[in-house]
Amino acid sequence: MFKNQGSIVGSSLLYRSGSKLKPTPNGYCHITETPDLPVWVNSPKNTKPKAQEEEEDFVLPSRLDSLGGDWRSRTRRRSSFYDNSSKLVFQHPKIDDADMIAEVFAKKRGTFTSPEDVARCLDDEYSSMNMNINKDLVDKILNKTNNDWISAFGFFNWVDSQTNYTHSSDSYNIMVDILGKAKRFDFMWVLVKEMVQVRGEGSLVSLTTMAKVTRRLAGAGRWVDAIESFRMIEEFGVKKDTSSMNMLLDALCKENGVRRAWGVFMEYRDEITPDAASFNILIHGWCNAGQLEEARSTMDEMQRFGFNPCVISYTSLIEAYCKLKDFREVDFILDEMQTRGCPPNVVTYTIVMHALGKAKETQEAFLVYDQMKKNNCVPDTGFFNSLIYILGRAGRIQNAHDVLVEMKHTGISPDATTYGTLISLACDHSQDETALKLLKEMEEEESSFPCCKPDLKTFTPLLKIACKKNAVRLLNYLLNYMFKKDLSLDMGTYCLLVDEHCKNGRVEQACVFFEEMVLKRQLPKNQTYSRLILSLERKKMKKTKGRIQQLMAMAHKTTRCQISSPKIFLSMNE
DNA sequence: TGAAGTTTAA
Repeated sequence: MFKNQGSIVGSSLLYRSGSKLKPTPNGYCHITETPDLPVWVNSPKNTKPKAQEEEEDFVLPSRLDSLGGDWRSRTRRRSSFYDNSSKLVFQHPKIDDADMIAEVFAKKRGTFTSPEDVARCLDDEYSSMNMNINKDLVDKILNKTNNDWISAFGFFNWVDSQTNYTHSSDSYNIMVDILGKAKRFDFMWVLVKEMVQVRGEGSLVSLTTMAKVTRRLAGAGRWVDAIESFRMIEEFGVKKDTSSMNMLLDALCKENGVRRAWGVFMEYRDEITPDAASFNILIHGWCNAGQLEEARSTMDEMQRFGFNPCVISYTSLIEAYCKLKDFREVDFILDEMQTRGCPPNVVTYTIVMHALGKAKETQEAFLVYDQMKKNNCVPDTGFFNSLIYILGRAGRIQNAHDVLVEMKHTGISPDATTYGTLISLACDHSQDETALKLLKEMEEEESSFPCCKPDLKTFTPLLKIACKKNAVRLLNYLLNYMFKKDLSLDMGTYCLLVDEHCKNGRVEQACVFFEEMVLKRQLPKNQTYSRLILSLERKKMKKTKGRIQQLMAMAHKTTRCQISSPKIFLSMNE
């Protein structure tokens, strides 16, 4: 089926050469572990009673070690990087240093218990690595490990301990965000404080830093702490003005805290002058929460303050009515916009067309396109992405592909979403080869359209189809490819892998991904956990079930929210 | 993710 999978990125070396991994069309894939080289071994089908006995002896390996194996084998072949006959995917020699670090991580993956552990390990390996540490390398490694805070923070601290190197504010910001995402607010604050005091120079903390801090706090439901960070923002060297207030309002609104945002706004409105953006943020917040009356009264308030509601304000309102499928009201507002002299723009049209398409009013949706053309509004990438999506939903696959061709013709660059939409469409129709061809095309387009770099979402439908069809080689290929592309698996992707494997009765693989997820300090979704436990019970795999329960308990312990308030943190250190 | 839109997982 996947005959040409090896040529997708021009390299069959993404497979572990000489690997014992084989596709298991319908048998169980059994996994055992040897000290250095974990291998996947097929267990024969139709030997269920015996297989169940073996299952009880099942040892959970750290699966990405097999990727590590791949890396090692590639590194051993480094001389062939410069060999014309080689089709290796590395085009930039710069990548090599990052490879070495990645190799160290791959070798040890899952055994790091703390950032100190990581630093110690890097110390041991450093003399043999002989590499040049620079900002690009640091940022690359941080992005590669952005879902694995222990590796990221260990590496970050280790680099900092090297002589003659000081982290840039960009690297600090990336690290702050990684810790915030992992809800390690204790370490996050340590880092922010360090940024304020770093080597006696001016504070490295910028509005960008505080935006990440605030957004992560609000995202963890710590709205009070997010607000408190703003109250104290000047202690970090950031001005308390309209733009920092807007940053806070936006963070609160986007993380289900509109009411709190409104409270902040009311509290500060005499001290900090709001601008049109402040009002639009709040209007959008109300609209998203479905509080349309509040949205309307905020628009009135905006007017009283001397700002006319603009395209953005109206578009937020339109989006809310689209969600309610109240297209009469949408039309009414569209007319109102024309009469008030702020005609809808491409974003407005995209929202309306998309909503109609989703509501299966396909013909109406295409009429929006006509109306837009009539009003001399020029379509952009986002608009076409939406058009591709609704064409796909209407079953007009060829038309959807035609749009991509049309985009390239008219000079509107496709991006990762364009391809992602088409890939997921192909996967929905079991057109695996088309999906893989599109992935290959993305790779080729990346030089001319940098926005075509595949992201995690690009891979989601592909991973899903690989799991569904039990195409183990394809799955491994995709995971290797993602690893190479610096995409680190996040909670959602791990849960997808666990869920799909459970659904298809391959509990062992599900366990492998589950364990790796926990080792990378990601808290599995409850739904995923329950499904896995249920599957294990059905297969009477008592011992493994016990291990999974232990892992879940561990996950809860290690991902607990830590000190999130700046006030508490600062006072603890005085 | 920094004022609005577009792909994905049940």
